[in-house]
Amino acid sequence: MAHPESDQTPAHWRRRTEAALRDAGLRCTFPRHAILDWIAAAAAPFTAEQVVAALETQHGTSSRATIYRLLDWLQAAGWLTRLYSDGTQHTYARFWPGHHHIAVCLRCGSATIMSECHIEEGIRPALAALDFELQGHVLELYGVCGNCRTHSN
Amino acid sequence: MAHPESDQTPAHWRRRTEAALRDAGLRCTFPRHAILDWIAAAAAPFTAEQVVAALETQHGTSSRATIYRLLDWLQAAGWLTRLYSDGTQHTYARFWPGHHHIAVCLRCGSATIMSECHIEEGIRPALAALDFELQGHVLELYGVCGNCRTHSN
DNA sequence: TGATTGATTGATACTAAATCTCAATACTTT
DNA sequence: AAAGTATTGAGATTTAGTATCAATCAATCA
Repeated sequence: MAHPESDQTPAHWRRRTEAALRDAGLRCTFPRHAILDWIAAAAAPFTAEQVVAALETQHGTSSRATIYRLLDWLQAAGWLTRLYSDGTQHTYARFWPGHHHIAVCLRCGSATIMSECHIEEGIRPALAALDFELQGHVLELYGVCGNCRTHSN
Repeated sequence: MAHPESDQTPAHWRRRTEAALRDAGLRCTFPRHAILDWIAAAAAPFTAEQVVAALETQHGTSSRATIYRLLDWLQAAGWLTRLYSDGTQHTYARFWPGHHHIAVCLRCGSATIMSECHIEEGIRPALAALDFELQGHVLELYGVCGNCRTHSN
């Protein structure tokens, strides 16, 4: 497994995304540092406008355009995932490349891998009963991760 | 079961939503008829702006405000569901009140119920392995329903 | 070190989705 | 027919997200 669960801390995500930027030939500029810092410190899933409000208005460290650009890149590279949302704005959570099913911790904002095979097993009989030809799916689970339950509250 | 699968045709959805409007004390006006007709005839999940383009621009039957109002009401009442979407616009599919897990047919646009218990069975062991406290979830399956596979193609 | 080169930034303009407003209109009831 | 209420819709407004492009910055090379 490329990313063992124990490594999936915000601090590790912060280090890995900076390395990923460099590996992609992108520069680790001050505005990008500020954005990565903010995301790594986010205590829950967040919207682009929350980042804008925190960095553009309050500190003047990163402009709206820079923030949207980096969020898009991080999502395309698999370091962020867009969550289902009832509202108008996209909601993001920290993520790790290569994962597809997620359990989003509403306390620390991390999105950790779910074992895909178990889920497919559960879905298969229901699909068969419907004679439904599956072409794609979205599964998102929300709650509190084991780490948060252990270390706080 | 309140809505057996065999009843979940677009035509039945059309009749039931009109009845639901009346039951709620709302009037079945000409603009609302046109909107319900369009949704019942929709061949796939759709956006609010698609309805606007079809009814406002082409025929002048319903204004943007009326369309958004009815879509909101239908969703709140359980007759539409918003789908996960990568894009900016909300995407809707016909739905039936009281259901939570959906299999969306990309050909006829219907969203039919999935057996909840089977899915939960599949998820539970994976959650236990993560020590994850589940508070909510989104599951959406996309494909082609048995009815569409039988009758067309 | 200083110049060069190309990536990056950010102020601003723009587009598009969705909401809000309120006078005009259309039902419904009496 | 009149009164009262729900509904409509044109247009203004808000907001998210995108596009532009001159100015700036960072990395490399001489």
